[in-house]
Amino acid sequence: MTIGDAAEASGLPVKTIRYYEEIGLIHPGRCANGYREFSSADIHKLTFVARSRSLGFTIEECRTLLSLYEDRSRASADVRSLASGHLDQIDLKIVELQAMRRTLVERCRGDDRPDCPIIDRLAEGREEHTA
Amino acid sequence: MTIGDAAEASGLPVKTIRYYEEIGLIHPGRCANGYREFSSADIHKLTFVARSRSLGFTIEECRTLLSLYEDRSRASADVRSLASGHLDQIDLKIVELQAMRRTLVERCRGDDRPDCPIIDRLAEGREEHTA
DNA sequence: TTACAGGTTCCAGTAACCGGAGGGTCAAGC
DNA sequence: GCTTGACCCTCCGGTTACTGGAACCTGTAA
Repeated sequence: MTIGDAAEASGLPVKTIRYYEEIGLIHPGRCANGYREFSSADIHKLTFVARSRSLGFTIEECRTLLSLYEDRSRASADVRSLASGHLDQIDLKIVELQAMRRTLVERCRGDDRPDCPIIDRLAEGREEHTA
Repeated sequence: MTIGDAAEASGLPVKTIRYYEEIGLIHPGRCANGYREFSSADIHKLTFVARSRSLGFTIEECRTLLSLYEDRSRASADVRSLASGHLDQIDLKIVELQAMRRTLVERCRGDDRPDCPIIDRLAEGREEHTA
């Protein structure tokens, strides 16, 4: 896969992917012509990072998240406690998003109109957005 | 309230609050001595922005989210569709966090050890992190 | 072989802060 | 009344995580 394909697959801009290689987040191979060559593992990593970044994790956090993602042996207890900490962070973010959602919805509910699309949408699945 | 109090109340660094004033996100008053004066409404806005930023919304998104938060009249349909779009974005983020959570947990489950703390924690509330 | 999409590096700019210099303010203690 | 120390102010430069552009190479298609 070329970098363009990787960009489409991961949802990240080409520029960003090159930047991620530069800072050592990913290590795509190279073809004879100098083009970067992305494996499906690289794509998975990029997708994972894209998601993490859009959810407010820093690059350094992404780096450790990736190490968890990659590390299949998990020899040390450190790694596991790290993962646990990250899960706490993820759970907190979920709670905060739900709180934001409520805040916005309550603001919407503030007036008397019966035709608020947000309230309508809420009626479909009230706070039960658990996938 | 001074900026220090506002920082403590909102969880944002003092520097960041000054920056938010500079770019016009908030408009605290000024005391005779030149110190910024924060109302409880300002604190609420700051807390809201702090949360939004930590969840990956850009400053510009925060600006529109704040406008929703502030706008009690909501005269136009535009504002409501904007809110609806943001709710979609929030819901998507929740789904993505849940997917990340699963990814990490599955990686953890990859080996044969029975004593993984992440699995233990999951046992408490499997995927039911809906607040 | 010319056109053009897409790849490469390198360099400069932007967004969203963050730290520090240099200086004013205010309540507490001597 | 003066000092000390915590807190406030502005201004300026640096950092993180990209983003756009210039200048150039590569591969297919007409």
